[in-house]
Amino acid sequence: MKASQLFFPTLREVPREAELISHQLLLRGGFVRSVAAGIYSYLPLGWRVHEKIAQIVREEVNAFGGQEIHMPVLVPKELLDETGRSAVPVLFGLKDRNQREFFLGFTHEEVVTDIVRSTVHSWKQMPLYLYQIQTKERDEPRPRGGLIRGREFTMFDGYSFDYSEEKLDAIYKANYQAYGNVFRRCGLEHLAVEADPGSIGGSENHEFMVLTENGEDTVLRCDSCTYAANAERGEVPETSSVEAIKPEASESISTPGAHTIEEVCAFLHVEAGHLIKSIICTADGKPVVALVRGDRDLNLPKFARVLGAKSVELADVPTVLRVTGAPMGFAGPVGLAEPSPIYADNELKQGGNYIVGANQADAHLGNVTPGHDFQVTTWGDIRTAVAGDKCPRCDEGHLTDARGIEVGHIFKLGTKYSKDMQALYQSETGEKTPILMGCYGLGVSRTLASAVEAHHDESGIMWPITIAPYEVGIVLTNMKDTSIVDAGVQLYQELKAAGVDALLDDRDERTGVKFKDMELIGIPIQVVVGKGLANGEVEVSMRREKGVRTAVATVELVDHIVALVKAEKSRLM
RNA sequence: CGGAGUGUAGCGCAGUUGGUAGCGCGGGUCGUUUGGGACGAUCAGGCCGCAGGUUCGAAUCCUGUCACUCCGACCA
Repeated sequence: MKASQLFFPTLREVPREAELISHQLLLRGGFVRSVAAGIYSYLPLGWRVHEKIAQIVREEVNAFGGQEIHMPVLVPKELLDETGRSAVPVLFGLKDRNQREFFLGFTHEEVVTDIVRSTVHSWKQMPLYLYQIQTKERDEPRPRGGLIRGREFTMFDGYSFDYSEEKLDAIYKANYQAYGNVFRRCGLEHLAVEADPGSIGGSENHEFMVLTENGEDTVLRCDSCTYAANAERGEVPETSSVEAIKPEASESISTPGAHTIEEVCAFLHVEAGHLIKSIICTADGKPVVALVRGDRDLNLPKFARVLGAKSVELADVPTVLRVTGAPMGFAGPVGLAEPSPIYADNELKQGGNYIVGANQADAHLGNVTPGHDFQVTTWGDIRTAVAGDKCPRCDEGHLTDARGIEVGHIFKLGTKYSKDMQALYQSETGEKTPILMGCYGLGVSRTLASAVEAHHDESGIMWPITIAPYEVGIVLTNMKDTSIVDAGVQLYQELKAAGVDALLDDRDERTGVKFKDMELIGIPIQVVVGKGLANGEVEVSMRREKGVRTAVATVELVDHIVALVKAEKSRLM
């Protein structure tokens, strides 16, 4: 491609709307343009990267038997009614001219299961793995970070169909491997972690996280064994040695105006760990009280599992006022105005003589010990795990944390969808049995943005060569010097003929502009055709080794570049 | 949905006590330049997000509304 013909409107300044570095650089480099919140158009460079990532996913999934299909964006409501998912809040809905209801596809379990139930009738037709790479639509409560969380985005979604747990396990593992290969080939440091399955359900699931400095998720890893989990899912093991504390008589403490943990700590000059945080929640509509140590966070999904509740949320203000009989900020387990079940985090079994809210304005209670001053309805693991916690899987390890971006999520669904939708097959013994399913999602657009988050410097993007829009950029330093132009065009054509993805910057711009643009758009290998030509040489440099330039004889350039491209790619195998 | 912020030229921004809008970059044309976002000349470009209101007069004050961003809730 010649840069003079390429549509890549680069920006010198950072658009006001972009906060995240990937968002800034993708806009500045002319990869994408925003249309509305969380909705983007891809320009030529962005789409090339997108398609390179998509192609890598295809290759890896095809390798273990995946078959590509393409399902519609419009999904009739009745299909989602079969599994009850027509009530999912992130759905975009619409009606056709006859008032028939449709939703915009947000994931396609129902659609693919509908295909399979009408076509797969025998165990002999399985295993089957179908996938698509398609635009997904979700009315996210808060789109953010450019391509990181959009309302419209591209997802690879794969679905497996099997007749035995062993087969399901095998394809799940194959997919797990394939995803690892995809991210490795995309040059992304990644980690598969145990995660919350959300409402999609199923028995086993893993998230694939790309590790970046400012990812939106926290992942925890054991420093001793292979345990890794999303912090929101991380288990906290119960400490075996329970330290005996002699409960002292509780006492009222005046804490005027101290609503928050920080304010109470500052006022009383104590550490947050001496406090118990009392959080009023609503579980399936009924008020419950959750207790965690003052320096911990309540984890709502974990709390919901302990409760066995469908939905748990923080109670609204009127409920808090009613349950505690006090203004916000003074809730405690002792003396509730409206007695409610009290769920305490296991950690509170240790220690005692805590400070809690007094359920009265401007007052706390000191020396409060669970079991002594109030009764706990149920103990459980309800706090969010943090770095430093003991590993739940091995004895010696402790957890360390890192930030990551969720780029893939795979689930063993089991028969959840096949039962609801009557997707049955006949087994070897002739029995009608629900198909065992798995589903496998990979965010293509999010992977693209994550790659920028992971690979950039102050000058711009540093694409891994496997997903770069072009592998090599040729800069012609003077468009009026016909020897430079002729030599550059010839090298460009030879490189193309040798199968190298090359971009020739033949624009009538100053050389500085061309260098800046090449760096901004992140072309991995740069060839400068200029002064050295008099000696029969051009200069070659790598984007990731800024400032290092090597003189290469023009006659050797094609071989040199072909070898470089090959070497760069092999780094990512 | 709660909290905070921002909407002025294609982009980034300024605009004083209310007096009808400017700077830089970018764009067109001409010339000089050509190895790190050139220089000079010249031209074009605005419903000051939108709708009301106050006022002789509103980018500026008030009310409402929409959009975008960030924090949180939420996130298949």
